[in-house]
Amino acid sequence: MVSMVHNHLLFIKTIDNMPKNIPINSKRVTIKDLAKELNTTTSTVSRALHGHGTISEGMKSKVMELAKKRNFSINRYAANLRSGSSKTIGVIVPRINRDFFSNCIAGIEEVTKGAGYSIHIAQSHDILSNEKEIIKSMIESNVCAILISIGLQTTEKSHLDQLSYYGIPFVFFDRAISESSYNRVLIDDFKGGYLATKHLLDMGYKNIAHFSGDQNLEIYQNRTKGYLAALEHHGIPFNDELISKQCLTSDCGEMSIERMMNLPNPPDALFSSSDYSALGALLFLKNEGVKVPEEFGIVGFSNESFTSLVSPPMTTVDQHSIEIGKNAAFACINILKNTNKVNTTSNIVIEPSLIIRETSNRFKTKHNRPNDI
Amino acid sequence: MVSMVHNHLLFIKTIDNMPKNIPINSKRVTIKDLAKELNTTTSTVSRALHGHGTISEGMKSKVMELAKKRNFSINRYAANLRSGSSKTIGVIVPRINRDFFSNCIAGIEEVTKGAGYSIHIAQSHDILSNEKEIIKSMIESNVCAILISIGLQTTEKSHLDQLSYYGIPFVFFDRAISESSYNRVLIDDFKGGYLATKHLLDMGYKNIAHFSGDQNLEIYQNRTKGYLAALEHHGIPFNDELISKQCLTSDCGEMSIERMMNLPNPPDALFSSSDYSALGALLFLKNEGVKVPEEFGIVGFSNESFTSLVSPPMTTVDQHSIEIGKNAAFACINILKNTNKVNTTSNIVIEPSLIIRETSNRFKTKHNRPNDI
DNA sequence: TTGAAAGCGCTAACAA
DNA sequence: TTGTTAGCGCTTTCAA
Repeated sequence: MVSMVHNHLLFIKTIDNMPKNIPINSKRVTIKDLAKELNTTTSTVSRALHGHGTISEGMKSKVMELAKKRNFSINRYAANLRSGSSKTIGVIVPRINRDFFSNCIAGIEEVTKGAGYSIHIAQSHDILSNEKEIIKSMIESNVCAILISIGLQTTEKSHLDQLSYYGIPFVFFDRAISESSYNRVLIDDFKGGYLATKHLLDMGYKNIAHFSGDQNLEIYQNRTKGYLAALEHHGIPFNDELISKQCLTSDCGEMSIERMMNLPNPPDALFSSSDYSALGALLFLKNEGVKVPEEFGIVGFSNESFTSLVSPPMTTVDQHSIEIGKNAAFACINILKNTNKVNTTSNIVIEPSLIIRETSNRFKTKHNRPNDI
Repeated sequence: MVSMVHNHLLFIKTIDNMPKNIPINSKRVTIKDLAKELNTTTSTVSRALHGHGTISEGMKSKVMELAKKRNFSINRYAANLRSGSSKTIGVIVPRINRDFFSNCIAGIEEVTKGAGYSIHIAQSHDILSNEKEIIKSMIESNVCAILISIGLQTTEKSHLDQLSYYGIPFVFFDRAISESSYNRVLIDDFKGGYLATKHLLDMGYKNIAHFSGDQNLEIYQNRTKGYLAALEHHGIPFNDELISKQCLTSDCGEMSIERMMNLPNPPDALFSSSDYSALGALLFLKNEGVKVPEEFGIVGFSNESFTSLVSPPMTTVDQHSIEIGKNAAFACINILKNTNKVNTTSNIVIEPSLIIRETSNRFKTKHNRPNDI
């Protein structure tokens, strides 16, 4: 009988009872076992398994063969304890189900794999206490380095200082602490915000609203700065009523745009620092019968895959997420290679691209093609 | 100078050079250090840190205080090597960026955390060799158990047999090997397929096409069986030309529906085992001017978040992903608790729910509300 | 090229 | 309640 979650959604249909998963080997084969069987020593077996040091071809193949035959599996804990290195890099993101972050991870995986490191993925769910726990656990597990995109709540950095204390290098990607003395791989968020806003102005929209995220995160600050700069370059004064600075979700997007549309002088366009809140606005406007892009232009940020699927397809800023991940991993591996040598800090900035789709293209100009799934 | 990825998408804007991340402590504090400083032994310190065994309150607080002061961090490798247990559960999914899987993981996280286990997340990208490598690495890292949703290519199970060999229990969730002798947490895919198809028939659609996935995966087989059963119950013969069995992507969905619409007797509805291929069909039909749901009904499968965002919002089958994750984790922890006791196999089946949105609702009946982001 | 020996940091049985 | 002792499985220095 298994324990079950009681829930109206659930229905336990069948519960079989039969013996299963009985350990066939209660004790794992160790290099000591292999050594004994081959009348040699553990050091020789260890050398043979790694091809390290000096080892005769004959002994090597004998060991390899027996290891296979006995289904030997190395004990990483023992190896890492002894060698002092885990060959593991920790990766921390707010959430794994955002296309942006999962693409970063894909890039990281590719590079770290090539360099012989494995990764440990963890998500903070944007909760600071989770982030702290994850870092604590990663220190305990002796990760060689950490790649991190911080959570929305991360205003203090004591847990990151811990990493420095333990000599564990870390590289921020995308969401970073605002200090260039850290290793960071960012996109040029200012430029992203500028391009997006300028594009709306070029399309003839006049009164451009803006959603952004918590301004203690540099990325949102910079997207907002880009927005303001574009307005300024066009000689348009900004209107505080048209800015919503804690608006990253679909729900918030709906509410914010509803409020703004009821202003005496409502906006005719929106640049949002988040695809999700841009989507909320789009859904609200469609529901109200406001025509997008004819009467209202929208540009989001991140190129989440749904942006190409909604109707009309949404203009957005692509962050080259895979490249961000690759660069962060490269920077990290470089640091690991150069430990004890000259320490350098890398601040890599990647250029964003505006992907023009239909929500902003009121003249139906042909632009670059939307991305498909 | 840091290494960089050369790519036309990239632009390395700034590269600072300044010393950073110099290890402050080249040597970590161990329990031995703490013991020496307190004039006691490592065993006492160990006991104090865990609250295990017998320890005086005075000694305990003295140890805790010093540990904090010296910024002590336990070495998990040493602890696990000695104790023989990692208190870690491996989680393997095809891809982390599917809402379905990330929700499963959220459910798993919740339950395992409560039980004192941490998880290691890995994605196979639906590639068998990756899956094998991940399992190998997890065996080496001595995970206590594995929760796995197998990849599309996983037709043989030698790597899973390895787990049994090493006595590592594993639980399948959603995508499983078709043998009830394994621990599995599934949804009733047959019922999901049946409900979806019956709903389309109830809505008056007559000629229902079907997309599914590789039939060596039981889940797709069963969704297809549900589809066929619903047709049969309505006395409708199935038409092989209206079934596409390797159709899980948006691209494939577009191509398949295009082919079918050119048949002498084209379909007027679609039940797809994948939201993605359903989406491809929807995009194609909209583009062709076919009215959904008036002229063509569509039901997808999985309740991916984009299904509520597309226009019109898509009817789909929800799999209660969080519940699946929770149940899989519960089953797993139960097995771990009962090691050496009676071994039971759990086959838990969760009921799917049809979420009726607009792509199938040609009479504009009020149904349950679509999910929001 | 191989072996001997030490020990990574911790836990846990046993003794005091 | 605390200390003694052994050793988890591996790597690595040094010696042969």
